[in-house]
Amino acid sequence: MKLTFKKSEKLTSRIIIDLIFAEGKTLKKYPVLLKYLPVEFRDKEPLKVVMSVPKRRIKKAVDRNRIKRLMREAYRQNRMPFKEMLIKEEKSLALFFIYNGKENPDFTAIEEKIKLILKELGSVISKETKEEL
RNA sequence: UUAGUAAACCGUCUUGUCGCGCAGACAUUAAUUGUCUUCGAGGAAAGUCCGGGCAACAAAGAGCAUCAUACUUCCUAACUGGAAGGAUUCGCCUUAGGCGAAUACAGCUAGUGCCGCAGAAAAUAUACCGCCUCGGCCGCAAGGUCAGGGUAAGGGUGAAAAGGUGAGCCCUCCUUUGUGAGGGAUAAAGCCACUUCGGUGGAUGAAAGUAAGAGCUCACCGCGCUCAAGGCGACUUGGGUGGCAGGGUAAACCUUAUGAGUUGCAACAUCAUGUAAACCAAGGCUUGAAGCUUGCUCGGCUGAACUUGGAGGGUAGAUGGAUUGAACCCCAGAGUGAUUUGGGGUCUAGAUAAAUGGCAAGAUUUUCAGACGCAAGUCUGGAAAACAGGACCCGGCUUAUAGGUUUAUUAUUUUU
RNA sequence: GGUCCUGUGGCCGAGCGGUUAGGCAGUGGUCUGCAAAACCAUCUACAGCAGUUCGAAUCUGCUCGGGACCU
Repeated sequence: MKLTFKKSEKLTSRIIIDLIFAEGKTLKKYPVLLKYLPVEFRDKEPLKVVMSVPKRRIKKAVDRNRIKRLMREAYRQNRMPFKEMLIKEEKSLALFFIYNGKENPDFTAIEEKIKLILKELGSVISKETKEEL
């Protein structure tokens, strides 16, 4: 499987984003915060994602754009194991990453946190499926 | 050569690999997907401070209100923009000119308001103290007190005290040439007379003062008005006149002139979805309910497809708008210049929860440490590379910005 | 993206161009056996930079914060 990152893997529906904020669950690994929610997508994509940096925390547009790009890159390189697991368990998820720090980070730090979060989320999901069974 | 100032321009680069966005070609699929190729952030993309394009409002028309602008001419699609010029102020050089900088630069002589504190007085100079004088009273006198009149010489203040400067008795004598002596002239008040009650005349008198000074008079400058010459014009130069009335403040109200219809691409159009211009109740039919039209009025428009209440449902996403344009580059011409005319060439981001990134290697510049070297410098290792990210599009303005290049100019050093 | 509003001590909040009110809080005192309350005193401000004006929190321009509305 290739490490491409097409538009179909991005979450663009405003309705689902509102749903995540209303009903989603939260995982924190400072400075990254993840909100997620199990959702059925029309195009059968198992995983859709949003990257967000609040204007309140990071003032400059250049820095916001850069942090989003770094987060996207880290997610692109490290999501595959998690995605394969989801396909195996026949689930679909909507993810919403929020950068909650005030500093301008470098790539390795972001990558580490994203890896950690994906791993933890994976264990949580597999636990839930076992309980359902 | 070095440093300063001003203006203009540039504003890290290369390769590999994994990825991203628009478009095109080819292949492929039920939908789709894959491969390749071209292109892919800025000088400010920012602030949203001006202006315009564009769009909607069944009119956008008039008046008022509101807002904006304000030396002149020109440029421009337009402008709180730019160019050239004028005036004022400041600085420098040196001299009656030159150079440079700054200027929200219409009108307080249309009206109204304000000018705290201090000060006698802050805009009609209403005389507070002082000075002079006349009268009454007290007192032996010196003087005191009360009331009236004159006088702008003096008065701490204040940002500012009424445009600025100068002049404002005469003769004789002395010589210590003055705040001297003598003589003459002169104001107001008071006194007497007359009176049309506004004043007029007369006598007395000689204090202060005729140094300085002044709000009084005169002259000049300045201001105003006006004429002539030059200039498209702002204005400049020169002459005449006689009003001296006119302190500051309009980024105080305001006046004058000019301009602005309002709202903004989340405008707006099309498609899709939706029984939804549907259902129930009340009001309301051309002698006109009600609504729309920019803040108001007039005017205009719609004309039962309307208004109010009830009950209830759906959409909330795709396309256009959207990138070929007052576009950019080169050459030639016009113009002092902003700019413009002609010719040739180029196509140069179009995303939509929003594309430029990650990793690796190298180069360039700066800087730090160490080594070598007399020095210029060389080598090794580390760090840093500004301000900052399109969101309908353009023209400006403003603000942020490491470093570099060019030109002009000023000073300095060296050589000739 | 667009259209607007706003900024005064630690907090709230007045302010007509002329010395920045007032309340709460803080600090020190009086009072009390000790506190509280009360009373007295005191500390700390006009977001920043320019301009207009004799004089600016106030008027004007620019910059920097904070907030609201429009889908």
